[in-house]
Amino acid sequence: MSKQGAAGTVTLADVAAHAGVSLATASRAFNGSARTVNAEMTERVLASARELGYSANAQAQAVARGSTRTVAVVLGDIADPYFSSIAAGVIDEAAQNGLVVTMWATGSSPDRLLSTLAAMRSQRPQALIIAQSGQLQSEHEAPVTAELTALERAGTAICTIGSGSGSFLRVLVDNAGSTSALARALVERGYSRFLVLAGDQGLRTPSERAGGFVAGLRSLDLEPLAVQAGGFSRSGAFATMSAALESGLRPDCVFAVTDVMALGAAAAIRAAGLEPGRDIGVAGFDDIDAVRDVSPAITTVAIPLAELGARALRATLGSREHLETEAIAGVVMLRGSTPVRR
Amino acid sequence: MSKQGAAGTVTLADVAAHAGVSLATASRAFNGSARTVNAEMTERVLASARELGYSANAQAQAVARGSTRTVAVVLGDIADPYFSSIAAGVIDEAAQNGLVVTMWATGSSPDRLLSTLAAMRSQRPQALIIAQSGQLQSEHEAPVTAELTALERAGTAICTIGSGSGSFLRVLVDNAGSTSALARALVERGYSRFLVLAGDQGLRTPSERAGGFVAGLRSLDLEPLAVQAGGFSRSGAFATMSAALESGLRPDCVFAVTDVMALGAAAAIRAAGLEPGRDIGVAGFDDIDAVRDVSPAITTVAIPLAELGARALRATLGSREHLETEAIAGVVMLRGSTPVRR
DNA sequence: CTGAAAGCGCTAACAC
DNA sequence: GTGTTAGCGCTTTCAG
Repeated sequence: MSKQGAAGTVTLADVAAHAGVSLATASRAFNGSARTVNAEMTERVLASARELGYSANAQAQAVARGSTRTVAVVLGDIADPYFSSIAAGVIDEAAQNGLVVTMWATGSSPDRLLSTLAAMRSQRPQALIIAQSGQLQSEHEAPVTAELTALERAGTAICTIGSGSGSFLRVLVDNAGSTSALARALVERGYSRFLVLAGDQGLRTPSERAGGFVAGLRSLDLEPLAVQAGGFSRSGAFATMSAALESGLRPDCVFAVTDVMALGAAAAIRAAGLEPGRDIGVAGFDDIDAVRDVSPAITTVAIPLAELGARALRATLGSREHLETEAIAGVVMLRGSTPVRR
Repeated sequence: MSKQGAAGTVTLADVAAHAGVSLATASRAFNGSARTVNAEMTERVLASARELGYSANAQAQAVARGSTRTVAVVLGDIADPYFSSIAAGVIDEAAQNGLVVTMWATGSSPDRLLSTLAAMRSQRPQALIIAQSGQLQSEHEAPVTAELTALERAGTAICTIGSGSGSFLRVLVDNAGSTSALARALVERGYSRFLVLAGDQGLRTPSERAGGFVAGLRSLDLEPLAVQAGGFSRSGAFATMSAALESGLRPDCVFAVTDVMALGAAAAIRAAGLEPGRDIGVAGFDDIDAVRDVSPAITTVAIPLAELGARALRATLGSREHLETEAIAGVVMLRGSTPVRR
């Protein structure tokens, strides 16, 4: 009754009136604050709420409390299995903590990151998880860092995944160590003439992976046949691989810095009339589902993607004390795409 | 200056003070309301805002305005390529409309949908896009519909993708028609002994797809060898397919109601020592990226997944007049997994 | 065109 | 324990 909103939305005041208690008591009945409420009264309030179909207005709560229960996730492209797996981890962990997740995609353009962050700041998220490929360097770094600092000052805890700059929290993957191990495992299997599809070398993750792989080879006194930058995508890798083959390059194994790229490379090999695995070994990184479905299955480094997301959120939430700080090591998964050679 | 929040957050009041104008004027300078503001003053306000690093508090705006700029997306599992592609479409369209997207995953349990919707209601989203597999039937239907109705009464425009009940908006896929066409195309290629992996027949989408496929066969006076329910996932399809083969069933072609299932079926065929395509044809539905990467590539029905999401959002936003209402037809993509037979 | 002031729905001192 | 009341940051009447 009373001045119930025309829109038909039930407010806490309505509930309080219905239960015959004060606004404050009704509020306390829900989020049992410092002061406790008589059990019987609590029950009466809850009953009224149920009867009226009350649902707290999160926005109003946020304004009154001065903080939201929101965590923002920024990623390149949600349709990419790498990002979507991370997102799944964040969403799951968020749900367990009663947080709502807002999702922001920047596509591949790093300048959209800036406008995205600016727009996001209005939301006053409690936490921000950035799962880009590390384009936090370059010319864009300064304004981005400024925006991030502003966010942090406004109370947002920031964590970057697989990259990061400044003093923000990060969840790191041991890219270099993992690819080193992969390189050694492949040499062990008899490969020696490697082509590296290095992706965008302006980004941190791909360069660490390519660098680690080459370092692994060097630790065995080997040099890659070639390291090709560019094409940080399936089609890009397809193009790069095709061009390499056409130019007469004949590696016995290709390492692509992401599985998505490895799939593109495998397709290029096949398009050139060769057979991945039999004629040219193929290895990737990430262990996305798709590499297990192809035949031969693709050798890769497994990363617990969802766990990465979950851990990032935990890092922003938890006390900084028991911060899981060590870089996550990948697990080399040798598969049919790199059979023992000779 | 003045009573600037201890947290260091700049408020509109701060900006107004800095610019030497009233709160109201500052507000109007931003969202040029009905009343217009002197150009010079507007500029002064904007300059102050820039200087102070002001960012509007979206929560406070929502409370004052009585509506948010938020759209909620509910889906089964964001790591599933089917859902993540749809989500990508929604996110993209939302960004173009200055809306923020909140993401909610229900996993496979339909009862989590209910609690998810309840939690979501607090957010007062302007629009809600539901991209579940249509578990809006069954015993859970009544409470879910009640919750949806409450949401709608609170001002949320609701649109379901690929399913739906009640009077809510929907974006439909012509599942039955598409699978009928697929069935005929396969028969045309010389197949006749079909096994259908029908997934969860309690759900609308899978049952429409399986039904349409069988109808397509019947229109040519054929009956499927078998229609197996259950296993609405990669591993489920793997199990179902393996069991079928072990039981001595020898189809010349398998149709799985989703690509993810088709991949599982292909793996099972291979695990049984047979070769997909050569020994048993394989067809799926959705045209996710992964089916193009496997070899042989899998025949399927292509659906513009991202467009589905974008269209759903547009439906909730736009005037109901030019509602794109017709079901989206899939495109049969014949590939190597179903070569011409005989 | 600009400013003062009344909310929006809720929380959190502060009293009783 | 419970109620009163002053905000939270912003929008929007209502006067000028």
